[in-house]
Amino acid sequence: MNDCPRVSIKSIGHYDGQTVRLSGWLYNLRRSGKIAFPILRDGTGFLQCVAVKAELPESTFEALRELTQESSLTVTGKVRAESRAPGGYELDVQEVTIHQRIPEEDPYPITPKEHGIDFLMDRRHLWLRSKRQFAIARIRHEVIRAVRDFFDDNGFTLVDCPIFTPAACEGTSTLFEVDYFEDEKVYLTQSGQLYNEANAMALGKVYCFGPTFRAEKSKTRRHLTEFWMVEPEMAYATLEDVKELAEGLVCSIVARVLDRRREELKILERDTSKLETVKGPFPRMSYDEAVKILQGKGSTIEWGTDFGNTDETLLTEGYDRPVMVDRYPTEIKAFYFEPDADRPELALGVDLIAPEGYGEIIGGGQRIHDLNLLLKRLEEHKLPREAFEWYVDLRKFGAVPHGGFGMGIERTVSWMCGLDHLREAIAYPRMLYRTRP
RNA sequence: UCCUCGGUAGCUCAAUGGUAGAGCAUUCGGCUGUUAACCGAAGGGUUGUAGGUUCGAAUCCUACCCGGGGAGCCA
Repeated sequence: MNDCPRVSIKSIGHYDGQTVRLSGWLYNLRRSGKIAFPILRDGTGFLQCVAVKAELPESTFEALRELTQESSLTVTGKVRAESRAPGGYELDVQEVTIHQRIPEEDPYPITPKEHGIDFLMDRRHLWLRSKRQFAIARIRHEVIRAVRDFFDDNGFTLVDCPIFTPAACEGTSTLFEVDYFEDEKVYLTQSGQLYNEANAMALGKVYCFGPTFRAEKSKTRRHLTEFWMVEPEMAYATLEDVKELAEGLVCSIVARVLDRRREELKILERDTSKLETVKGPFPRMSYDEAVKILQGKGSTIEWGTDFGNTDETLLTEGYDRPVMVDRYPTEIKAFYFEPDADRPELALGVDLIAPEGYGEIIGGGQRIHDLNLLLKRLEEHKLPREAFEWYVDLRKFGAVPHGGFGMGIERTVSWMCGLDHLREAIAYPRMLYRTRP
């Protein structure tokens, strides 16, 4: 029987009627005196097995019947189509090899019952085995694949940017200082954008994808201290090109997740009708218009300030897809934004705000390409010219209009999955008061 | 950093200032189609820590520790 095929739960449907081997962990066990229903998980799915006492050696049946949650085992048995099973198939057990049996004295702590968030977060390394976390991990993987495919298929070259950086992209207040390098203060990156601009001048269309660190004392369900961001940057591009790219990317991600991760969305009980409508063109509005709309809806926002979280939710209200807001006051944006030619007090930046209260998932725009303007901005923002010398070079040697954006992976995954907290969108979230495991 | 809520059995939670309890988990017994399986029984507690008020504190007061949510900031 050892020569029967070793299969994964995901592909079990191809082996109907055949005897196969399945290796995994005991997810749950229901049993009576003469029949037992062990549910196995193997990282590709969940499958209920059926062990009938009368059809098995006494020792095999008893070993299985007395098995504990999350013990590791290999089961040999016959695949059978079963209309009562959630996945359509079951496995009739013939042989069992137990690799490790978890003793009753020190059982697996995460039972199929309810647990509090503190308890689960302390056991994040085990919590990942749960069905819900399994589904989220697979959707995150699909989102990332969709992102890479989108850029790869549209002529972008991946050029990853450094994580140790000598200067801030947007001010030093939220940077993590690294005390190691001699002669120089070095920080953990909060964006690869500045390097991306250099890369775009070399390769035209580029993107980087990696971790980002923000030393913000944020303590909300929308913030992580360490998160992943994908950042495209294009040479010879305007604000309109950036908006079109952002829209195309988001549509492509949503379509891909709907196409390939139906099972996982179902596990999460995600209302997919709210994703089906996410198609271009997205509603577009200027910051001016957005402020008027918000004031009309009772927000206390005033022109010249940034949106709060409730403002973002209000803005997308009544829309079944993300909303793009552009042309923000220069005052509240980073130093590198190109000003609007007609109204220099506005920056050619754009934010993409996801519906259902998920807020800003993309922020970007057109960058300054004029040398003198950039020098002026560096001065206004009191940024050290020396650290930005190489960045200034880009405006000295063949400067062109260019732009791009950053998209937060965890916020996007949260939106796709319908999560109510960012911490579930990454395997090991790093937050203000949580750095373990 | 500020505001706010919370900490009781392994877990999730109850308990008017007056004998600390339930469900689940665990152990034992029963059950051949269970879907968070079910039924019966048993064991399981320094009520986050330190102090105070009181005849008496899980409960009221003070300080501290730990965590949840939110604000600002941002993806």
